[in-house]
Amino acid sequence: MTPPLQSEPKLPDDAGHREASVKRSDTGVTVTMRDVAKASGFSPATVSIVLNNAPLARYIAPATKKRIEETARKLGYRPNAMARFLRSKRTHSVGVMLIDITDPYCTPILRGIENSLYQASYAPILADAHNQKNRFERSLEMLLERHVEALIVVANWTFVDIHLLADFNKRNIPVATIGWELPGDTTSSVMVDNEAGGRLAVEHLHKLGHRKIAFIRGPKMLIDSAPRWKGIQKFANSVGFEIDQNLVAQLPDSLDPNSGFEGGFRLTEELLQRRKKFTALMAFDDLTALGAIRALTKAGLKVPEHCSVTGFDDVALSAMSVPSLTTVRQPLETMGNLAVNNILEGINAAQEKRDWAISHQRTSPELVIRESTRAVSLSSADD
Amino acid sequence: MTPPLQSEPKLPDDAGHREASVKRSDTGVTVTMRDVAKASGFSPATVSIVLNNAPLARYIAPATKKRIEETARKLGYRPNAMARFLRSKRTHSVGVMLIDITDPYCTPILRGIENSLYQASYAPILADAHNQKNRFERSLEMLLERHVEALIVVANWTFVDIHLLADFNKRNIPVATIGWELPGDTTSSVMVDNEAGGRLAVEHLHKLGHRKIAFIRGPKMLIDSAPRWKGIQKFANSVGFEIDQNLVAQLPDSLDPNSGFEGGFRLTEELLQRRKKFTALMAFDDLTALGAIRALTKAGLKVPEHCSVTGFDDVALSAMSVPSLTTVRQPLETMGNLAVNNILEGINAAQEKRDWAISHQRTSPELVIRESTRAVSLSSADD
DNA sequence: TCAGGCGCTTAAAACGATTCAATACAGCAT
DNA sequence: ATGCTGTATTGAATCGTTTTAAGCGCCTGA
Repeated sequence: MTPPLQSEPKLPDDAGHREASVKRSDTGVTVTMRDVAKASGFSPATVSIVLNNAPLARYIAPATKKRIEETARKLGYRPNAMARFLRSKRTHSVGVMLIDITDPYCTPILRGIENSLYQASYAPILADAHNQKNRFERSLEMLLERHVEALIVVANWTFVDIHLLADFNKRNIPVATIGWELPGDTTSSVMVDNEAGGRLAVEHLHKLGHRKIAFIRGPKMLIDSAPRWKGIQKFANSVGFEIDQNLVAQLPDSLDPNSGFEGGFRLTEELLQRRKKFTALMAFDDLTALGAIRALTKAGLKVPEHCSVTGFDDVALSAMSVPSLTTVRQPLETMGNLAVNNILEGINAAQEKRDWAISHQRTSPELVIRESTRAVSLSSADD
Repeated sequence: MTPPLQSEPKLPDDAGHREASVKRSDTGVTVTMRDVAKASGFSPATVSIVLNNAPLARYIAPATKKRIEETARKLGYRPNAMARFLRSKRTHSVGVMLIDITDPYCTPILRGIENSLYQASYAPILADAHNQKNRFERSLEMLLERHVEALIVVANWTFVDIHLLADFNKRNIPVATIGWELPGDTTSSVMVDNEAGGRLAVEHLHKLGHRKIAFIRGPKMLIDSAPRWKGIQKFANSVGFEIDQNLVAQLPDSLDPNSGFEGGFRLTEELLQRRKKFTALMAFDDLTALGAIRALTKAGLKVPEHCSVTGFDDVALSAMSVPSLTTVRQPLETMGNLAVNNILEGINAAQEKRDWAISHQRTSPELVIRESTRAVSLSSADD
């Protein structure tokens, strides 16, 4: 089948490099390991051992190694990943499942994931569930068929029931979730410490002298909502600050990750209509905060002069809005890295038949103070 | 090797479904096609033919089909993609190369790509070059080894020299670029019609009565910059509007996709210092526009009351900023779809040994009018 | 002289599918 | 009987690697 190659080709010395690049893959088709073997005069086995630097490579004569490597380079040999994977059972790929890529929160996480995977020479196979359960399932199916060595799920609500991931567990494929977690001990997770974050934001406002603070809580279905609120309450209790229930609103459940903007806008208008004065507003997340700012502006209130506003997440736009947004930063990229480290650990453990413990990591949020908050003004503090 | 399975298992009737899910993959390991063959009492060949609905399936007895399909389901059989690919030479995967995922412009494109690929049952293998040439190369290498059937490159500047993609051409792997194009006819591309877009924006401002318009041109290295400017000039000529060179600034080249914000801010401050009055500012893209708005606001000028501002791209944040941004929308998601259609076409053509022509598509931009522009006010128009 | 060891290399068997050519059989015309 | 056609199924080769166990010289110490 393969066209006959010179059995003992003269290896060109350094001066020949130029034409080497010309002669590359002269057949026009794929050059296989067999070709390299034939061309170099050794067997496929030897070629494999040399090119992979397998344990046995210790015994291979340096001259042989050199010969093979040069031949491979000259022919432009590239290993066929499929064949390799079929034999070695290792695909060196990881499934990355985004519940909704439209969520601006995903992008930095994705970068973190990609970067760490790249360092470790794993390829990410991307899937976007569009918030649809059947897409989620079909994509998981696809990832299983491709024998990904691990799975990372980026989500922020309780979308998946456990049984969908059961197949992964059954096959001992490590799974890690970001921004969301599964009960039980089958799946590692990485989340920001929402409670600490909630506290951070309200503490900041409190320190600035705000006592009439409005809150827009997150939708019930988002796993982040409850702990953030809890952080707020705990802080309030600890300093004897009383939350006025008339100043509390809650975002409705929604599938659209960008609905927070609209929701923040609407709820803020509603809060304003209640005619209960507030000097600060703590929004569930950045988009909500931007919606709130828009409503306040529309009502003729200036941010931060008349009302301070805080967000949560620190998505890209927060720094660019006018005014720029004081917010609680989630270390999103880092969270991506952590998740990858986690599943890499899992893969290695499985490889070495070690046991390995599921972990639930909490990353520390960080308060980023920008222009949307300032000390309460005397005029608004009274009354 | 494989544990003996019942050679002729009683296929459960419908009532037995519950336990079927319990018995699934009882061995705990992967169930192969051989297993299905043994369990159903047919040969692997038949199983393959049935499960893939291969041409030969016409001849298979309906009873046999049913039998095999049920057995497969019951055992939880999932084809091993690697094995399949090795034999059939088709990986059903496509490389998606982002020059920098951090660019907000990427996200909608990525969604478009993922979505179209999903519909066509292709899996995207993601790579992010981080704007680094060596990463770009290494990632291409990886994609080649994985035998992707096509490649999509999302970039907006002239990053890659052609020879990096030569290997793909050599192997007849279709390549399409988005937001950027290669000279010659080796690579398809999808771009927005920048010239039309530039015209759209300036025409809008002109119609609103603006005659003192400042421009922030894009960085030289971005392929978009020149045609947008050309569109502006052409429009200006056509209506006899003269561009004041004192009101023209240009963003410096930069690798950071988010540098437009900073750049827009700085250049606007600079423009303001020139003490040449302008009633509108047309920014190269949305981020630049947001930077400009920030600078204007800082200088005590209100947008749009004192100065209208337009952007370009319509990234997610444009609708949420205060004021929301009038901009020229690129149909980003559609562009992703188009690129996929294109390479799919290429794949099919190659499959059927047809010839197939490279295409360079231009999508139509769309003017999105929001709050950041308004008719020139009388007070500012004179003087 | 021989067993054993060392240093280097390879034959051959997987891996799990696809696919071609071959077979087996029934029915039917010659 | 023979050949033919069409239906239903399968054996065996193949894809390009990895990996195990073995092979082959040659040397060395007994």
